[in-house]
Amino acid sequence: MDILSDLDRRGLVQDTTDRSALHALMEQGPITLYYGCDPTAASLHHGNLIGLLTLRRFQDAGHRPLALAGGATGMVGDPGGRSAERNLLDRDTLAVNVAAIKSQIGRLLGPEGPWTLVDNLSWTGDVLLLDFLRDVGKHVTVNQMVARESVKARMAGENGISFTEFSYMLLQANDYAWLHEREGCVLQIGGSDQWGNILSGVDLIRRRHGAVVHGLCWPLLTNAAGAKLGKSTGARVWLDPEMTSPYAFYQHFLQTDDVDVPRMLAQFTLLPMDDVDALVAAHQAAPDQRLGQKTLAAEVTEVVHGPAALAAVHQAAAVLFGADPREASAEALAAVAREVPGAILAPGESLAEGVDLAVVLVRTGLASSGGDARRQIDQHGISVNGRKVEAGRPLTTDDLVQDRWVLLRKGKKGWAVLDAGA
RNA sequence: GGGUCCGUGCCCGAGUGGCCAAAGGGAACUGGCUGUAAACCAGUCGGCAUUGCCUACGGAGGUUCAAAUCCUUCCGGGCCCA
Repeated sequence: MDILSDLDRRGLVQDTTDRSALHALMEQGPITLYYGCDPTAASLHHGNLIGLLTLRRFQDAGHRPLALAGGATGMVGDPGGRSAERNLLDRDTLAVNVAAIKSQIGRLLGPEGPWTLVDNLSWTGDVLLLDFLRDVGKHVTVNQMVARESVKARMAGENGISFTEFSYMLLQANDYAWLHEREGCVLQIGGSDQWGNILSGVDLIRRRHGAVVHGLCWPLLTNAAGAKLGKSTGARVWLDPEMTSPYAFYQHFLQTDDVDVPRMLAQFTLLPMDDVDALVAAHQAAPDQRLGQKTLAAEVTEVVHGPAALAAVHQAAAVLFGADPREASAEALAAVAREVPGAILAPGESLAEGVDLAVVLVRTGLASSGGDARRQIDQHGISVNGRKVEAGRPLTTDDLVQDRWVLLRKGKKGWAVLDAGA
């Protein structure tokens, strides 16, 4: 099956430029395409995953992906999808972020070679304003810029839009044009929020060079509730294991709603679609088995963090959601301690004398304040080593498992470990 | 530059001198039910502490016994005029 049809089946094609022309172009041989991420944080998040995996899909089909880290556009900020002006990052921060992003992309796409990392700061940083106005601005009318949904929304809103953010689409159009000229890039892919920006580039290239290039976008990621990505924990799910532990990463996908399972399997894994269809059928026949969620979580975790991390995650989950955690081995507990948030005893604290549970809950991050901690305990939301605790109960040496750890649980899914060892 | 309106807790949004830590909704959290699901029901949802205290309604001052609410000024933003 050709890649466009495969993407179709995965629900990853919302819009394309001339579909048959694009198809014909790819029939003639490998093409060069690009996907861009703005380095607004020190790590990519799971929203970028679709783009990177789609690059990977093209790469596996023999095409040449360019992964663009927007060192320049990151300085400006895309107005799309946000209601307020973005805070600007300084160059040093962006450089650090770009480097971090590069290594993350490497893990998903393999060693550089089949793919290439490009940073638009390298061709945008020294461009003179006057040159830019002549070479890019001249080809675009403000009328069409203002007509963009993303711009209209901001102009209608209370906060308005700065000229800087307004200019973003020109920078992105210029990126595409540059990559077309220097790298022979003929396709840009992105989420549907990027569609307008992508078309700006397509237009610019046609006007400046008379060349026909293409764009493709997928529907923006939303969950069953229609909320934008990253809602299940309220926070973003980062690809950096230091920012989101592999355990938390796995759990995020494991907790996918049933209704989202087919789509998530299709879009967030590299499994062939025939396998996905079989999985979905099996899942729907017995949803309580959670086969879809388990496969999804395992596949994504393995692709992003590797098989070793996945094994550690399984080991930790076996303790946390398995039988009596007090029976767990020291090795298994150590694995848990590496995966979930932790805390150690503070100077002066002694389990022999009893330690205030609420204080420890705050230190692990399981509770946001002392009041919150006491509230959680009062509402019977806290367990120690798998057993619900009553208010006022301190932690003591009796709570130690394997002479070293105390497993703390908030609600069903919140975990932390107190390490009283060494 | 002139005029005018606005700035409230994670978000939206009431409140226009005391009864305001501040209505309501959403999000979030816990409990129940369950499949580490959805839906639904219940509770919680600034901080610290035993009645209570502290911090908070864009910032800084002021009026008052008392201000999110009134005044001055500054900052930020919308709209209209030039």
